[in-house]
Amino acid sequence: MTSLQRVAGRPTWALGRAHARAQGLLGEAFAAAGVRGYHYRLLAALDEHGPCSQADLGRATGIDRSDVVAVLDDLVAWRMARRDPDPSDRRRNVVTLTGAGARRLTELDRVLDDVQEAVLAPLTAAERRTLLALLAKLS
Amino acid sequence: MTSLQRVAGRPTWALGRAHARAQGLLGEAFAAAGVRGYHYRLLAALDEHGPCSQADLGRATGIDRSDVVAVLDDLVAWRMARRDPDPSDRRRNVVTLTGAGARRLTELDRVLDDVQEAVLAPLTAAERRTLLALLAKLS
DNA sequence: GAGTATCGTTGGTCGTACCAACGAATCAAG
DNA sequence: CTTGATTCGTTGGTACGACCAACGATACTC
Repeated sequence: MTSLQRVAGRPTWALGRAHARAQGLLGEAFAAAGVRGYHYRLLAALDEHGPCSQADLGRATGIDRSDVVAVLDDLVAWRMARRDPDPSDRRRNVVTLTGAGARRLTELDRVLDDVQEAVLAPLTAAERRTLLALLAKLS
Repeated sequence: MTSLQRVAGRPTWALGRAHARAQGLLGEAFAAAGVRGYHYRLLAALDEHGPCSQADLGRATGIDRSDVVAVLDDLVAWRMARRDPDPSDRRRNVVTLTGAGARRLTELDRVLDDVQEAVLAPLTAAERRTLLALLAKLS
């Protein structure tokens, strides 16, 4: 929060505040589920793209491949994903979603849905559509 | 960026993308001017509130007082602010904006204005008002 | 076969944002 | 007037998302 005139009404600030609130709720919800955003994104990519290399995961999620390593370490330790050497290209690992990972992903999908609802709660359905449309134009 | 269905259309994601774009432009612009957001916020607080303690600065800007220390170190090193012991309360420092600080602030105000315009460029004036109103409702 | 590109990995950096704890100083209650 | 609580500046640490450089190993291309 800030009480600065110069800052308070600025679009960048309003955007930042709204984002901070959304991110705060999302972070709390994920933390309560024992994961971070990166874990969810990787699980989602594994589900949507099927088994693939770590580099592929990075490209699919927008996560730097150096960051994929540690996050995947977690998922593997939690038995939510497997990391096997690719027999057809020894540079690569084939990353596979496990049953436990798929189940966890389903739970996290609901967590994410609930957060969307909580974030948008102050808006009517029409306002939500308008906001989404305007935000889309910005990027 | 991401190509994940689960993530791409979500309001939290759209908000994050728009914020990332705005923050990216702002960060670049500030970096080109040799400062970070924290520096601007502190300068603005000094201008709007007048000389005050570091704890006051923290409260006015929403910056943790432990973070104020280092940022203020920069401003002092750059001769944009002074940090003097408060004679009436020896726990405190009185932080004062210098002429150089005020001039820099004016420059940074323009930088910030330009960034607002760049961020909102894809929207009409009416859309900008609508967006601001909706964002305000969210927080 | 030589040079280029990709892969996983290590080990950094950055910015924003918190939090805990400390000694010093001040304030409030008795 | 003294004791206990609070505030102040400061240090040092954590977290998260994000990026970058470089490495050895492997694969691809000419």
